[in-house]
Amino acid sequence: MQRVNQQQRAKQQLTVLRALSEADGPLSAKELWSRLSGSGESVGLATVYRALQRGVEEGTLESVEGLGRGVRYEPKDREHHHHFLCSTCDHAFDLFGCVEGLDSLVPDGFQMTGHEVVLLGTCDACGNAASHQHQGGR
Amino acid sequence: MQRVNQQQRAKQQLTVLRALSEADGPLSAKELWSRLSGSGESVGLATVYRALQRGVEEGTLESVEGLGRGVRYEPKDREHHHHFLCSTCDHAFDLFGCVEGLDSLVPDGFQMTGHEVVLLGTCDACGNAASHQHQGGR
DNA sequence: AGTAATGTGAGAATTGATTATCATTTCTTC
DNA sequence: GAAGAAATGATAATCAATTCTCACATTACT
Repeated sequence: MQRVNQQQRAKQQLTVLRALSEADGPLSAKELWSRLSGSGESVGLATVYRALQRGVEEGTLESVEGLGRGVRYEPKDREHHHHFLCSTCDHAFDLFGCVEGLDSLVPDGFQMTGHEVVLLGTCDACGNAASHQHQGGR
Repeated sequence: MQRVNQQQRAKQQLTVLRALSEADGPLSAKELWSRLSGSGESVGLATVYRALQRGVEEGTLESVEGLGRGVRYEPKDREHHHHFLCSTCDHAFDLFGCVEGLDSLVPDGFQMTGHEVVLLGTCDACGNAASHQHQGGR
């Protein structure tokens, strides 16, 4: 009998968390579920939710609102960053770097504890797909 | 029963739109409804939705996503601006001005068509309320 | 192995936001 | 003032997201 108890406790949950940590941006429960299903992994949607919920409780994950509808999740250990939301495929991409001039926006008496910047537009893949479609560009 | 037909016509929708244009930030249907109800105006929630939907169709209103959950609306004629979302009262305030350095965030091949900046924190009123509560300020 | 504890998937149930329905009321036009 | 069109408000229906339930599988521990 070979031992497989590396940490086989929540096997499926680890699968979920790994997929999330490998993603190039925050994912919603359903996005995560679709990706896993699409890649042959059989994981129930409820399990995805359980993994996410638990990740947040344990402090390894963070929920991100403000990207379209619904809540997305990302590993909490990422450095400060922002997101690009593709209006075509609705995927959110991590962006590196930040902006300047935030402080001057804060009204008197308000306390700013954080900020979010979301760029909207078309991602590389969707942009290419669109141009092919319109002008048959090779 | 006595007649109370002061101005009960399509005025309800105008009442909704006026309340929205006088607000200091984008409001959700329910926020708008609460405000009106609280100020003695009797307006059904369905009517609020109808007024908002129509405003968007006619181009006078704009829906704003990305501020917490749910959709908020604001007059479309406002100049470019951003929002401050109070984590205590959950109200969104308009901010004037913008930030710099957005272009450098865009990855190669991506097309940016817009951006949103949301500051998070505590608004003036909630900040004061909290300090009073904690140390009986002033 | 034996047993308790935990994890899992499928689908039902719940929730909150939004839309549709419908009886009534109000507006507009004669 | 009457008739049809439009608006209104209460509430039912819908829809998507999320949570709950439960029978069964897997793991941990002895």
